[in-house]
Amino acid sequence: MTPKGRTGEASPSRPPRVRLNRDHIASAALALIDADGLAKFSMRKLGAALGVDPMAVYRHFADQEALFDGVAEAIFDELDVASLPWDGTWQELASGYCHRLRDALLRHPHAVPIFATRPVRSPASIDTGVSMITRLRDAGFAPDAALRIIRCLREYTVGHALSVAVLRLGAGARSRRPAPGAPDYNVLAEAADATEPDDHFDVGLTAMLTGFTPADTP
Amino acid sequence: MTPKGRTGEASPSRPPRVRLNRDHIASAALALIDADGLAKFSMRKLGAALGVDPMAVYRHFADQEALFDGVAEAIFDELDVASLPWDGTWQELASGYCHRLRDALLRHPHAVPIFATRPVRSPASIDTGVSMITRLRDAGFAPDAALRIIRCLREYTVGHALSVAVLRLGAGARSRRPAPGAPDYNVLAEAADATEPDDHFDVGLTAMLTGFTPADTP
DNA sequence: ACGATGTAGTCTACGTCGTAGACATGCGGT
DNA sequence: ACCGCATGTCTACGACGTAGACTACATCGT
Repeated sequence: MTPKGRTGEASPSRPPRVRLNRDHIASAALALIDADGLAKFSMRKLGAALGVDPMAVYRHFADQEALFDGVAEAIFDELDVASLPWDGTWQELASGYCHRLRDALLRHPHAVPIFATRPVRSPASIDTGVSMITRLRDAGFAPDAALRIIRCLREYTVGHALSVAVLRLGAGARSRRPAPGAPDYNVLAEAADATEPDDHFDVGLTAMLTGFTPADTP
Repeated sequence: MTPKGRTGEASPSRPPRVRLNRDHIASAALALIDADGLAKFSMRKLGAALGVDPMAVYRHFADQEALFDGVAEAIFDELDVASLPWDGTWQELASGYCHRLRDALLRHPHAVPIFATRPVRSPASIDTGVSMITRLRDAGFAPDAALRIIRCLREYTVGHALSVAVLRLGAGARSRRPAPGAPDYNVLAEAADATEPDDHFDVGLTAMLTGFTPADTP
């Protein structure tokens, strides 16, 4: 056996090998999670996908949790906040933001639990928060009222996306909905048959948005 | 070394040893998660806490995921749905339900991700759904509109509880909020200092509840 | 009374995981 | 030419979920 201190072991004189960096690693992790599911993700597989030793990732992220923080930020960066209707009414802006967030999350259903279980504190996320509060203040809301509204909307949107993602991924696994005519075919089952599991998002969103107006305007 | 086929190995003729059952195991798992956090939970520690071989649990739950389903049901069973104001207005009922759910979840902050990442299909949960839809139908909502409303409320409540639980558990870990006067002490930081991270729940809930009324009444 | 049968708990073992710590390598600044 | 540091590699360790074979016991039809 030759002394194996070489660069790689697949081919001699491995070509340039792009340097790793946080963004690159995070999006590779996200791609892997999208493809195989969160449960099958591992640092070792991530290393393999990057063509790199698994431990290399630890030069850029302290541990798996920190990597997942990066994955959440990568999802947030898909929002393209800049193109939101910043000049419309505050309701249009808020609605657009929530829809963007929901769409980004549902593009990565396996990763929604990652996003939902940590606060995202990237510059992009903070800047967005600042801009939204500023916009709401111009609409007449005090900053703390604005922050509360933003939190409500985010929590609803994330909760919705999480619920839908879980249902879509686990569909058939444990669902086993009763058939019409069965003894347990009750109003709930009947209503569920008449309703897509994700078509109520706008119902809740517009309810919240119209509900805010009277209660919190000065 | 003696042939080790004995019952246990701690004491000879071990006393009766209460039989395991699903509810008992699930609440032991929940207690362990409450005490040590979700990340430190393991089937081996659960076995130790029960005074039993780790593999014994597998006689009652197919795998860890199924056990977590049981943990989620155990949390739901804390709601005491029966004592909700079933005779009040539908808004009072819905508000009471959401508050009960939030309180139960925040009593087990480490377990909220478990609850939030699976549909709960226990009889208690289904019965509650049926009763709520029935009550909303009596209030004039069609069954599918009622189901949509219930889903919105649940998603908001679970999203809120998840967000609050995550913040409370990770407080100090990565928060590092800017101090007044610092260059990044912006409107967001200022508003955050003036707002508890969980005092907006009723704002969103009443906004949603008042917002539903006009849009979905026939 | 007694073997058959099923159920609950035990034990061992396997493959995988996250990651600590020591090491190798190559680039940038002087 | 040299050094120092950042980056990637390698090995190894303890913990994990759980498959599969086993044991002990309760129940029951005869």
